[in-house]
Amino acid sequence: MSHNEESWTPKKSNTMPIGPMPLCRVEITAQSLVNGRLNVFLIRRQEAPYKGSWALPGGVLRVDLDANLDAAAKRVAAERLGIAPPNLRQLAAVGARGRGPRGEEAWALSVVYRALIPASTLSFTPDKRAAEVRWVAVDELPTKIAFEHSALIELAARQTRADIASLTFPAGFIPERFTLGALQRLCEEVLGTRLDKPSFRRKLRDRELVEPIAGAQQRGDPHRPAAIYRLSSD
Amino acid sequence: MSHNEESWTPKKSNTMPIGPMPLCRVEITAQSLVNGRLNVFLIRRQEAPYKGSWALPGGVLRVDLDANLDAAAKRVAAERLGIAPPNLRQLAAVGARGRGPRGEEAWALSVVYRALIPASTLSFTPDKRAAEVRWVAVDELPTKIAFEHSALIELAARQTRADIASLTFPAGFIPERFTLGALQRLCEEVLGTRLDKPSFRRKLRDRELVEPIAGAQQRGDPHRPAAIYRLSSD
DNA sequence: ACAAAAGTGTTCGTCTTACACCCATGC
DNA sequence: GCATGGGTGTAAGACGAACACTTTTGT
Repeated sequence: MSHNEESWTPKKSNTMPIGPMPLCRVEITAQSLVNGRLNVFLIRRQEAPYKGSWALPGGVLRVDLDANLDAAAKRVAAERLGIAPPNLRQLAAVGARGRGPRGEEAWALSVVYRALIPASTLSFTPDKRAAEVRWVAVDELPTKIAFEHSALIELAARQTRADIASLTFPAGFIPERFTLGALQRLCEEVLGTRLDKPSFRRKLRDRELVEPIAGAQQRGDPHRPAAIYRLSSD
Repeated sequence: MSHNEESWTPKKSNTMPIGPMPLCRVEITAQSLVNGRLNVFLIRRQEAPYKGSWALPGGVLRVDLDANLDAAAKRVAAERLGIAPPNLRQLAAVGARGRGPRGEEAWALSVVYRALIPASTLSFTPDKRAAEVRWVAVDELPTKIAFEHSALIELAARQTRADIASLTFPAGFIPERFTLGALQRLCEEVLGTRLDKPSFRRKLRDRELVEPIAGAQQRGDPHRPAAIYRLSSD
């Protein structure tokens, strides 16, 4: 995860040489619902700069492995999160001098992606690496955050909340089968606010976002059985 | 503008080596109003791949000159457009294998920026390099466009139109002093649609986006004099 | 007088919000 | 019976679109 040289001198040739290129990285803003709140997955940095601060997980771009940027993000997400996120969305690119792995003058360029992890997939929460890896509520970030990752996390949270508020459900984030009540609770937890039930249901109906699964019902609770829905295909 | 080697072998050292890094570039989507329509500034490629196709102007990132990504965009914009755009906004990052300057396997990563050039600054339109450089209406793009630049141009146009439709005026794009009629015409030209005068003015008033310059009037036209406004400071 | 654009008021329909109400179940 | 959440309807308000109208200049 570190390297040995920040630049290299191009060989002589008959064409114009180009200068050294920055270290290219991909950072993943993985979000999920933990304890009813929108959380983000952070790791504790073991190296300068910002040693000991919390940071987004990420990895170095591999020109031999990655066919394109999205593929690189997919690979890094799989490596660092243990699962292949069903949705990956590019958020921004940041880059500057003085961001080398050990904090020297070296240039680094990071392309930041967002991943929304379904709550049911949360298997790798704090275990043996509990001190190095943590889910953190996006509305209560720790004070020590590396680089400008704090702003990036807030950007990602705004994005996700805008998606949910507009009922644009990122692929794979919603369970296959669900009741409208469960869907509404999920949205409320992401947004951190209460929603009006009739309005919520009317929007879903008018825009034909969900469709009932014929005959399916959720029974067993001390109240009226709920119809089971799925996301519309069209 | 070309280089001599797509990768280099890291020197031996006591730390983990990293692989070769992609060629990092910045591309500029410069937009302006030309003949009452939203246009984008394109150059004709002189090299493979896509030789002869139209492409966004851009340049290679220089770790020695550029302190960060935004600075790099500023430098490249100044070099390729001849002026320093008052507003620069990052749009997206794209990158893949097979995008080297001569179309080999080489990786290239481009960070795309948008610049909105005030119409009055348009000095460098087709002159001696007429065949290599062109303003093109975003709604009538040529068929031969390099890479995915076509999608990027459309993304930039959507962004700009969303900004204008929501009356978020990018810095420097609007003249210092203007009449409400002129501002509305400018918006209509960017959007490519007609706007309702009373609604347009009400929004500006309610949101306190503009303020009249005391006493200033636009006289000399064969109609009622128009009050002169400026953008609100707060 | 006339054309042309500045400038203002009002109506209409749509979309969102808030709230009231009934329904069906397990305990 | 009663608490609980499922499910639906309706009225009030916010917002923008469409249009009618008056005002003031140069020619």
